[in-house]
Amino acid sequence: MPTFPWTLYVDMDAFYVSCELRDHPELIGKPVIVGPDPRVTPNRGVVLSASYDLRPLGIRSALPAVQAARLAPQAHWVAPDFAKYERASREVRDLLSHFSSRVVPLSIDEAAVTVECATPADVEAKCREIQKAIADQLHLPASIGAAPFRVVAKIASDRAKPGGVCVVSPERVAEFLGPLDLKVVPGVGPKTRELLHSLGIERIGDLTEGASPEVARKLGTFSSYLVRLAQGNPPETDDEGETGPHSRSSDHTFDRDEGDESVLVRTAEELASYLARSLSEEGLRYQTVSVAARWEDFSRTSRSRTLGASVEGETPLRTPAARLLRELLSEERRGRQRRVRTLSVRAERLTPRTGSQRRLDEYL
DNA sequence: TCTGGGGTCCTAGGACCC
DNA sequence: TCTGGGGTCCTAGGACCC
Repeated sequence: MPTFPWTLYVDMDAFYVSCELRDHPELIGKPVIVGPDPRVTPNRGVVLSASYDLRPLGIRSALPAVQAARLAPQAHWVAPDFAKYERASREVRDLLSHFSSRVVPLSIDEAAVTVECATPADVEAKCREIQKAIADQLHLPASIGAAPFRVVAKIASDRAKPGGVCVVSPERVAEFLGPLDLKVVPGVGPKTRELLHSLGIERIGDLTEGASPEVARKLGTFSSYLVRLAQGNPPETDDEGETGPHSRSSDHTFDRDEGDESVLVRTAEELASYLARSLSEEGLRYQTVSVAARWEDFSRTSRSRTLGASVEGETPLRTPAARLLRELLSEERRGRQRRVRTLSVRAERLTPRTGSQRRLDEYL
């Protein structure tokens, strides 16, 4: 029987919480939130991951921690340990590589796996086999969506949560997507959904006949993508040419909104130094330096400068970062004079250091 | 009732060059 | 003196994702 390529979208369930439960079995079966405990640090935290029993209470990722604590005073809070989650993520990827040579990591808790199967029943069996391997060997729960297209597999994995498998066969793609709210499509957030809603479009199937000129004008190329998706034939994702990261950043949110320029500049320099050191450890050079302020009203302003050449080291990041921040702050002083909530330093246009490039400190 | 710390991609205008 | 169309790069902001 002929086989066809299928994308299995593996999405780990409540990943950070699941990682913590492996180390804290006494918490199994209890409501758990990974995030900064608002009773310890009452300011500014958000939920990073919540166990599924808390979801009906409205607790989800990115919910302000104080709200989560109010909604679920019984929850156990665990401080995040990102090194632990990175290790677990590698374990999952290593395991997946035993099932396919084509594994594309898409985030810390998601990966797309390409397999060859003949029938939907074969695909479902493969999904169950992978799910069982992850559970037995790594003690972590996962949901898996399978479809001929990655984006459809991702949407299917969402429908499978938690702990399920959802297979969408090629001839049923449009039928599967049709009744779903457009917000399930990756790339359709609150703004786009509201825009489409105002034009009378709510479900994916509403776009099967094509997009009106108004939709096309407002969404640009994204509208034709949505139409093709609705028709069950989205353009395939190009998963070749893994190019590495394009940018890296480092942020700091102040305990209280900060207006003192000397404190802000010093913080930017510290962020720049930290960022430059971690880029050097990864063997990455940068060519653009960017500084951004998130103001007390949560809006953002950024300034960036592209350097004449790709560089590495702390000074070429610290100096322009401090200068850009001073520029940005001096403009703000002539205007609304808001204080800074979060400061961010970003290095962009990253390229791997080549063998012929010497690090500055080798000359010192 | 407030919103972390990472990232990606797209758009649009201006500079600059041919 | 005034004038074109096109291409690329840079910058700033917006929307979105985990």
